[in-house]
Amino acid sequence: MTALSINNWQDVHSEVLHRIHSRQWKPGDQIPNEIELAREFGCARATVNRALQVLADSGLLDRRRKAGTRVAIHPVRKATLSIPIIKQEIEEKGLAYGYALISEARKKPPPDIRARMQISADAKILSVNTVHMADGKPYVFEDRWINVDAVPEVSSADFTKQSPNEWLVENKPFTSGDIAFSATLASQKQAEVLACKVGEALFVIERSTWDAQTAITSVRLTFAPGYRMHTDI
Amino acid sequence: MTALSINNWQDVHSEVLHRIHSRQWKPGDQIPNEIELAREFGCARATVNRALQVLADSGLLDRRRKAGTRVAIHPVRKATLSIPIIKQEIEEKGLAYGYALISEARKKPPPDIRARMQISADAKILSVNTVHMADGKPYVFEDRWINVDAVPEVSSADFTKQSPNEWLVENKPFTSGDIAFSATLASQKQAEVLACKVGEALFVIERSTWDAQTAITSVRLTFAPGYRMHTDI
DNA sequence: GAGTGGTCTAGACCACTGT
DNA sequence: CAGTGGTCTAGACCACTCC
Repeated sequence: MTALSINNWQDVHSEVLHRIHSRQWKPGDQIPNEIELAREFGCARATVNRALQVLADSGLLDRRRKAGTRVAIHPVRKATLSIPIIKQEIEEKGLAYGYALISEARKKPPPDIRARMQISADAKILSVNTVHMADGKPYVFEDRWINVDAVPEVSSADFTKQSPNEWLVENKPFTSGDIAFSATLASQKQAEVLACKVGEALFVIERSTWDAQTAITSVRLTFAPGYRMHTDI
Repeated sequence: MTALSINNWQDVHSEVLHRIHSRQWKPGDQIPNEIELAREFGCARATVNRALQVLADSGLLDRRRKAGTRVAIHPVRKATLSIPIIKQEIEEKGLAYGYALISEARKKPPPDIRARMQISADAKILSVNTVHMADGKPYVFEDRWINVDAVPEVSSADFTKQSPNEWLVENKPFTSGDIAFSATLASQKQAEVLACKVGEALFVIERSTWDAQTAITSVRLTFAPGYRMHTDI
């Protein structure tokens, strides 16, 4: 007979997790309320609360005032992807980072970019195309649109040495954004930049960021063939 | 002169966020310690602590005992993807869900699956191929391998009505897993199942889940052309 | 109305780590 | 060693929501 000793919220967390995994508490079941659990575990209610909040955040519990806490019926798993700066991502793989500016120009935004960034046709927009390399091989093609009105300082940025990806992270914080992942066939231009064949399958990340209501930038990252984005759950 | 009134941790959170976004506190800067902030905001240290922990979790602050709290130099943004049950994902889009079993068989696991699941060549493995449909059109091809030793009950499961995706979520909780996203060209078989052309670009999710040290299942989800996975950051 | 979770407070002790 | 964040406790009040 081993008495379990519970001293901190991590212990409560793993004990509750154990009861869910061992199906002592099954999906849909209501579990005891915080006061009862605190009594059982011999700790303060705040400690139980902390553990249960973490479990609710991760989608394993459903909590509602008055209704109590239940084991989630369909435990929606959440994967947390960290979105690194490309330079960091490459260097963390132990590869040599390289970078080249392809083009930089003021342009009229095409309709899809206008829609994504919710800007007018005559907004001042900077289009920057660059490529990032790992050990000398093309790694990702960065096709970026920057709203100059939102980031006037960008006019004096030098994108021959530092990528817009890096420059923006360091110089223009954002308050919100959205991100989408998809697959596409390599176009002629993408194939040239990424040194692959036309028609290969490429992984694509599209991201837009905002400062309050103002669009800052929208970017399409097209990765060289074989790229995998990976995380633990 | 508007005095800001701070009553809860969310207020502290947004005030600190504001100071970071407005560059009052710049990347790399050390910010006042919890006691000072609590005094300034007129609240308890625990309240400040809660807010700063959330900000640290989201990657905007770096906190270390003794060294204090600093604004992250490269604010690594984290995107949280919820991994839904396919049926739910389709129904939440307002489309009619459909499902079909293509094949189900005991098989010797091929080398790549053996490696992914870390099982021996003579392990009992069930291979299930299915397709999920949205409004009658193929949506995703599910190519799944299940470790029968880890889930003996699976032998009595009926995959003609319910997909293994759904069955496993309801019947076999897992303690850990990993997930990868990539792009691939449609093979002959995939094209047939997904009613698309050979050589189209398809979005792929590969996922393996574990109960402690035992592999439960490994699945490869190949989505019909045009699929986008989307989230806010 | 009443039961539940959400949060705050004040104080305390501990764990880590820079100097 | 000493400063900082990490956590616990006991008690309190509030907000939400089911009945």
